[in-house]
Amino acid sequence: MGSSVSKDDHVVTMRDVAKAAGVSIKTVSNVVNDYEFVSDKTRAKVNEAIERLGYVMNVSARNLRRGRTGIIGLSIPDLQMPYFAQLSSLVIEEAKKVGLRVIVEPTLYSREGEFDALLGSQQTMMDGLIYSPLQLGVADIEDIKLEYPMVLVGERIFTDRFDHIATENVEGAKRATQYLLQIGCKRVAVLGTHPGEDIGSASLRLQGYKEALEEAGVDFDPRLEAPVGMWHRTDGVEAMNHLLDSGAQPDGVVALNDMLAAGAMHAIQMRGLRVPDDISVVGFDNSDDSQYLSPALTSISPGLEAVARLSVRVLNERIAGQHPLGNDTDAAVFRKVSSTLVVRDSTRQPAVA
Amino acid sequence: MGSSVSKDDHVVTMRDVAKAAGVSIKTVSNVVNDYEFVSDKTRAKVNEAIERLGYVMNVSARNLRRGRTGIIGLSIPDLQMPYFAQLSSLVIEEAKKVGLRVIVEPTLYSREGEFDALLGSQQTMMDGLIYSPLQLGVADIEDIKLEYPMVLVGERIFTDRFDHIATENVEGAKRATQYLLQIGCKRVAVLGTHPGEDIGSASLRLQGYKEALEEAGVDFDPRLEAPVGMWHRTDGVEAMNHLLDSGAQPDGVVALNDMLAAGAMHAIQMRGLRVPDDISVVGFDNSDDSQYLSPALTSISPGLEAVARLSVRVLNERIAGQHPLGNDTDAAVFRKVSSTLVVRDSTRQPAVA
DNA sequence: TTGTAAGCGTTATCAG
DNA sequence: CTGATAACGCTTACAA
Repeated sequence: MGSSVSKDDHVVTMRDVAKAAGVSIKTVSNVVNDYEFVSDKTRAKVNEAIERLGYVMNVSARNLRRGRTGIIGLSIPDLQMPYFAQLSSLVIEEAKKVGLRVIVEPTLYSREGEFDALLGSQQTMMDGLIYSPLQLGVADIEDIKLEYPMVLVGERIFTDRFDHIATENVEGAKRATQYLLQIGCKRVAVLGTHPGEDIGSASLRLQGYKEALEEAGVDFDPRLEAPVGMWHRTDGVEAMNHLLDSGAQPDGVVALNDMLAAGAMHAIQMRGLRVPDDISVVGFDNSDDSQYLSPALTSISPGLEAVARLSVRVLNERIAGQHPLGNDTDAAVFRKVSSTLVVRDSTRQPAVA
Repeated sequence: MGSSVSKDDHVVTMRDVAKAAGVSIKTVSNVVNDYEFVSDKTRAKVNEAIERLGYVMNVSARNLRRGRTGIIGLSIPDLQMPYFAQLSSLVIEEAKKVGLRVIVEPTLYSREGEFDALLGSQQTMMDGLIYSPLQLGVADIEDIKLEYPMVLVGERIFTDRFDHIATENVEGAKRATQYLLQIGCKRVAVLGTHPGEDIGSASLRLQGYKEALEEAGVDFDPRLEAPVGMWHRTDGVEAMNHLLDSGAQPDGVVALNDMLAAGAMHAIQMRGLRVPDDISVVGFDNSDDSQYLSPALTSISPGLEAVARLSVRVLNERIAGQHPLGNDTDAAVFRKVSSTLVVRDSTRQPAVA
């Protein structure tokens, strides 16, 4: 036989175990579910029977009875983007800790996919959903009716109808810019903007850059803004070359994500300039491989661990019918996870004071 | 209310719909399941009632009754590795096409995790498993008893007890090496070996390299073998620098994965040498970002699309109790997916003949 | 501490 | 083409 499905005549059920152990079904159930008040003797008897008969719980039956499945959904745009792969990995890990399994649903940049994840045929297959939309806006979900609790992740939608765990896009970029200013950069460029786009990470991060400049009393120089098409490495190369050719003379670069930063460093180095000696570079996302670049990339970490931990916790509490995060009200939770600057070798050391 | 769970007094069931539509429960079931022989009039009536009452199927009840859950597991070492993120993404996509959902289980490089994925408490929660182990060997699973069909993916374990979709590690590296030879490289280095490791991708790929050399009548020069610790970008930088310093004078490099290749290109370029003019570089895995490197990386594509498609198909056929891949026997399937060389800009153009 | 019995919401069987 | 009715395997009052 190719596969090894056990094709026994009869599937072993609790009833069989009960009979074999000479106890009632209820007792078997108690043992299986670690109910406290079972005598050791009985427990041993039952466990022996379970072992002997090769009994395994039928999860579907339990789910039907309990009205829960122990599964949550995680809807993200693209599992192949390092940012979302990491988020997924962390969410799965957190969920496991509280006995939940995760079905990951990549929506692949389509509105339809995002709606589907929300209202798809599996509404009763999941106890809840962690939702990170890219296409949908507030209007789309404002008066949607869901069968289960949902936690929003990201900064795409703001509403008080749902619990929401947000990241610090503005503050993160601001922090990066401030750091470059602080270590003595005079002409800090921002690389990777999406002109004309009013919502999304790019505009939020640009805003943070501008805020830092303003608070430092530095005028915004449009020549130091390098727009790109996508956020890939080549776009970073291209934009950085443009910046270098334009005579804008940057001595620091805030790249709006790590791939752009990698490309920027490449372009800089290809000209015989050095990172960080001639130009310091900061990335964003602190993706796994930022530490493996040459030089290792200083980057803003959005704190995905906390995002994963909080969103799973809130969702789990909603599923259990509790108020989230120990609140005393039922109101939707909004929480912003702090970003941190991870300093590596792509930025000069701070000037000694 | 923070979340929007519909807490109606009574969950709408098929019975309610049947009553509302003035038909029997079975008829509702027939409509919901797209049973062919239902009169249009009846179907319309039922659908109207479903809409009006806001009925949604209880998946757990269906699962219990049908004895299937419509969920398969995918066990991989690490969701954050591009290779596995891509595999997962593709498997999810393929599974969706045949009405299956996927629970991804990253085993995080531990034997325990890999056993867990196999025998975990959810044995009846999944209809089948796609399994890509890293730690376990044949001995570990040789006489394991599973509740469901399992399809192996990778080249870690070879057994005829389970269906197996393999990739071309040997052939892929051979193809890469042959290509470099063909375009005129005289001293082709292999970068990223793991000396002393007898099983796993590194040794298989090294083997392919050696086979190509041998068939071309080129002696293997140990000075052209660059071992590394890990398969990260920095390891590629380091190993390439070592190669360059050693006087081995490579004019072509087969990197054992794309990250190593990226690092190698970086090291080469930092010395003022050019890719591909001075040294041609081929990577392995054809990861998403190989096309975004500078220059865009020529790479071996392991054909993950086909791996995903085949493994889902075989698993699905097993679940349905059919012979896999249209075979006339029940024997375990073994299929090797062809790798292909994706030529980009990191290799010289073939010399004109 | 353990047993009894009534569902959970669907699907399948088999008549009508 | 449609309708009654019996499972599917488990949990959970309630009783003992």
